[in-house]
Amino acid sequence: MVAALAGVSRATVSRVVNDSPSVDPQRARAVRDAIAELNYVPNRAARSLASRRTQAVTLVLPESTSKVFTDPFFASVIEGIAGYLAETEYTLTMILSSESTPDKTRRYLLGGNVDGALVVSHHSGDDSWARVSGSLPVVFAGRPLVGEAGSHYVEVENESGAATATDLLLSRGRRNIATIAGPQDMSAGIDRLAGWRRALARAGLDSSRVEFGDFSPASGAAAMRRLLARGAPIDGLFVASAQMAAGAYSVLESHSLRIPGDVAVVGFDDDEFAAALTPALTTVHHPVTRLGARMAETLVALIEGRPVERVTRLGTSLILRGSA
Amino acid sequence: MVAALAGVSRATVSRVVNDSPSVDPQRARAVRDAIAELNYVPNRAARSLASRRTQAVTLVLPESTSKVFTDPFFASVIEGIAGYLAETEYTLTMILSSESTPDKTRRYLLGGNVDGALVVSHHSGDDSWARVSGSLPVVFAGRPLVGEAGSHYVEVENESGAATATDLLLSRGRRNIATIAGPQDMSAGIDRLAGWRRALARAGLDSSRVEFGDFSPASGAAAMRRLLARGAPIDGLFVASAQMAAGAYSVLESHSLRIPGDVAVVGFDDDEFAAALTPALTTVHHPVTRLGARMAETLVALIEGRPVERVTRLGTSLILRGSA
DNA sequence: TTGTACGCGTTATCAG
DNA sequence: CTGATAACGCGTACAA
Repeated sequence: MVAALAGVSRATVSRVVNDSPSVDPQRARAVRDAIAELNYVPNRAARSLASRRTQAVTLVLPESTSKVFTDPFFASVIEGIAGYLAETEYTLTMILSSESTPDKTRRYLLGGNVDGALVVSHHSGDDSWARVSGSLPVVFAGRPLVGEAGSHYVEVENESGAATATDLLLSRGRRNIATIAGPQDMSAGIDRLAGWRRALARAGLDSSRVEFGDFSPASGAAAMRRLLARGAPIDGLFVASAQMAAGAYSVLESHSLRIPGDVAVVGFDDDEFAAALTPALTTVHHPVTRLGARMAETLVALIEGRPVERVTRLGTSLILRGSA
Repeated sequence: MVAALAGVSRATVSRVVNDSPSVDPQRARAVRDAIAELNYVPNRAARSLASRRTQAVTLVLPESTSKVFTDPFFASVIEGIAGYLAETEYTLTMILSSESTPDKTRRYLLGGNVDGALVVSHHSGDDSWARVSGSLPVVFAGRPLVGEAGSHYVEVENESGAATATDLLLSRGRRNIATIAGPQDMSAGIDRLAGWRRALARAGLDSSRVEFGDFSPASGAAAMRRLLARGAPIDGLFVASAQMAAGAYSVLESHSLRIPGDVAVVGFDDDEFAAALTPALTTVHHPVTRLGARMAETLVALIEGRPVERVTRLGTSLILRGSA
């Protein structure tokens, strides 16, 4: 260790760098000066080899690049994660697992690159992280559909949020209520659909008006078109994401159906899409940034061996705007 | 090394893992079997400690999380980078340097975490990477405004693209041509403004109608408002980004000015914003994904000591749509 | 409080 | 073609 040339032994330098208690102040100063002069930065590889920890966590994004950078959800989650991590000594690293082979991702995770992993938007078929969760702390966004039952995760109350949204449509007097549901290989998609079903069942109404999308605007438009093509009357609509609502809007408009006059619409997600629509979308708000922060918090606790809740559930609220 | 328990010496295992030439096929098989059985993954820290290389490069994003995930530019660049890197043995890591302290970024870069860095959207004041470029291969997107003169970078022909765009407005008979320029602490902002100036100078026209934005839609709207508030007539407008054009559109609309009737508009960037506007934006197209791929290619060559062009310049083309 | 000595898992060198 | 063995740069008992 070069800095040892400035006075003391390498062990002492190590103590100073990791500001261990009880080091002679004067020597400490000398070491610090040397460090500054030599522009020295401890080698992380050596450190992690010796200490068995990397001080880095990674966010695994199992989606295409374009989806990740297009869906406002990711921006908010990451903001939450990065915000929490900024307070800690951990560095955040992201890996788009669609770009590399699943195997590359696995090698990365297991290769001692990180102390833990955060997984968002995982689909049930996707298990690049599956054999990982045994040997590395992992926290999921949303209830994992496969894998060990003991997984740690943070989720929002998708089902009750969706039920509340549907109840609003009912309270507006709507009786022919359709839904554009999310992907059924993700818990968010499944649970929101279940909430809609539950509300309709409770009201004794038909719940057959269902079409699916993948949360994107284009898929929302396509689903809306299929819904209308069925010919059955629709006066209320619950959409499982604000982005899909944007797509649905354009189709309703092209069919000369007024919102909320002809069709009252309630969405899920309170992002820029929701606010930008005309009329502004009445929607279920959920704290995405806090979701991210909470995931990071859970992961760090897990890594450091502190006790943590295995599952955290975040509440939702209904934002009343112009569409229902 | 555990796998050694399955027959041979650690050296041989190492050779197999890095499929070095000339290893006895039979022993190689035995080693591979052992690896599979033990679910063994080489420890990256140890490897990089011994080999002085990490097989990872990082993308430094010196912008806020929301900007990064909102501006389509980043998605495309990253797609290009990830696409190229997927063909190589390198892993891509990203760090949002706004979230951590500049010092944290520096330590990360210098701490032996990566073999090289890619920097996009750097501003002239931002020098977290400055003292880095001496000891680590770095490739910039756009001409760096400060720092060593020897920097490697990839850029698009901003100035000539802007001049061509402005020439189009002139050819449409417009004579009162304004511009909404980008930030003047980034080469893209500076060069696009220079191109607009050059075209007007060549035509002997006034080039005082300038307002600035930060490439975002909101800043474009604000700049448009300031431009109109000046009271001087405007019949042509060059906007340095499609996002700002979106903002300008809304302001023009609210002032009952028709595009292109009253004001012909040409933008820069051919992203989803450009295509989604009504009328669709006539704009300067530049190959963002290729920019990313080229950056990655340059960096890898740099790391591996192969000869590379210090600067790569990518051409632009004009996409004629409805706005001019 | 400080220094010594060893270990971390892998690659590289050099005999064999 | 293969096996010892020495680095790699740092943390950490343990001894001084």
